[in-house]
Amino acid sequence: MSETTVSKRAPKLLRQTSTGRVAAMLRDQILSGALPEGMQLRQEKLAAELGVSRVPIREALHQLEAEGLVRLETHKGAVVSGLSIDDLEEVYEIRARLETWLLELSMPLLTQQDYARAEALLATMAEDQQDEHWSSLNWNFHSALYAPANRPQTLELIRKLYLNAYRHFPLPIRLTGGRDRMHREHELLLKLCREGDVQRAKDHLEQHILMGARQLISRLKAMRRRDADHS
Amino acid sequence: MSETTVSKRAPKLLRQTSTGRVAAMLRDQILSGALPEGMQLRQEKLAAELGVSRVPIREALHQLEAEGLVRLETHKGAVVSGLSIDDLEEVYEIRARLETWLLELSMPLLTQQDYARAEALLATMAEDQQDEHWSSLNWNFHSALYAPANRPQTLELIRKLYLNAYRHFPLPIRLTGGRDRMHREHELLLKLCREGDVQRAKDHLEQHILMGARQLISRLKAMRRRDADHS
DNA sequence: CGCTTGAACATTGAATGCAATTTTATTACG
DNA sequence: CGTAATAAAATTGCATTCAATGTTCAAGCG
Repeated sequence: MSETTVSKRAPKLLRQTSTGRVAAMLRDQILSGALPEGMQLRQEKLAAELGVSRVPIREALHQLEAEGLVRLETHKGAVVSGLSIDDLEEVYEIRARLETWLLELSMPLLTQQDYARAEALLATMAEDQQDEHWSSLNWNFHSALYAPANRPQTLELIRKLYLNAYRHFPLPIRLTGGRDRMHREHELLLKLCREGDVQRAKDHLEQHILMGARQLISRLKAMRRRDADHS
Repeated sequence: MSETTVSKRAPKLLRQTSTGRVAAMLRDQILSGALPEGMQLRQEKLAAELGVSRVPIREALHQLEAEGLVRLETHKGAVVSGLSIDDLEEVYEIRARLETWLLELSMPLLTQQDYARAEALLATMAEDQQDEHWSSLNWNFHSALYAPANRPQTLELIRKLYLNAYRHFPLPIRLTGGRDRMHREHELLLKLCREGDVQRAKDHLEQHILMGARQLISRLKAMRRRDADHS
């Protein structure tokens, strides 16, 4: 046997490629806001930081471009993409359409376990003061209510819209002032689901999404104005 | 007038990269059905055919993977992805939700020019016996009705869903028997829009999409069964 | 002083080469 | 004859290298 055993550390499920790792890494950084919109992504710099050559970097960037997270301009490089205010509003409108639809489908199918899970998530969100995981907990709560609808593609589509829109709101304004309101709205939504009032539940969810978006966007506008003035 | 093409994107007269050419080429081939679902895409073969090295091929494949047109498995290669029957049905359901929404938004804003354009498209579809361009004409007709809603992201999303679903229906069954029915439904839709009956127009559009899907899918099922038996 | 020019530099785009992995072919054995 | 073991071939993943393009900046000219 060829004795090439160079102390290969437990390979396990290390079936991941460099390109995949790089893509996942960059995706996380962008969606978390660590790489702000407009930031230039230099291939060589990334390659050095991540310890790979430029080839997997480029492959990952092409993936992210198709996902809409970066813009690639020929011979100029990659830039973290941004969404205009109009784009953001439209994303929330799409969410409102699709989420109310999923809720309508899933409401008759919700079990006590689903409700228990949703309530547990609400409790966790209320307790956690760090705001760190609020975004993902919030998504988990919403998706828990839609899961019985059994529309995996729709759910995945909404998830991407949610994450991609959310990153544009810097942490300071994501929850400011809205935390209690959000909690009350979530509880009301759950109550309406339990009561089986489909129409009111849908209307409430639509308002929850659209009004939340409007609030966030108005704060974002104010912040951008302030930034523009300051500079 | 606004009788130009629907492409609102920037004129892509910029330097085109090999990767971009390859991606566009493969995308066309896949969406047109020339590369059938399940087909293996060999990097070296594609590179030879297109006269480039494997690098741009790989970058293009990563783009197409993010677009959902191919599946990439580590060290095994790329295959043209397929949609299950359930997936197809779900795609049409999403279309029904979003298209009825856009129609509701745009109906009050439709002008005589919009109607004229839609009717011209219908006429072209009726005349053209080749079925060659029917798919894109059909899309142009639908999108013409939604354009005034001014929801570019939604429109683009629907377009992708439409094209990506349509390719799974082989040419022989795309129109069989349904051509006249489609034409009548399109004319009725236009009539309802002109009359300003939002609710009936939305309901009709929803039925148009969902029933069309059901018809196509049942034919597809039959065909797959027959194929399975034959082999 | 402002503007153009162009050359050095920086960055991206693509080809080549090689290692890692999978697939196919071949052989050994029951 | 069928099946497991194994070598050979094919294929992918990635690093390196070279080519093409964009950017910067200083010198030359009005």
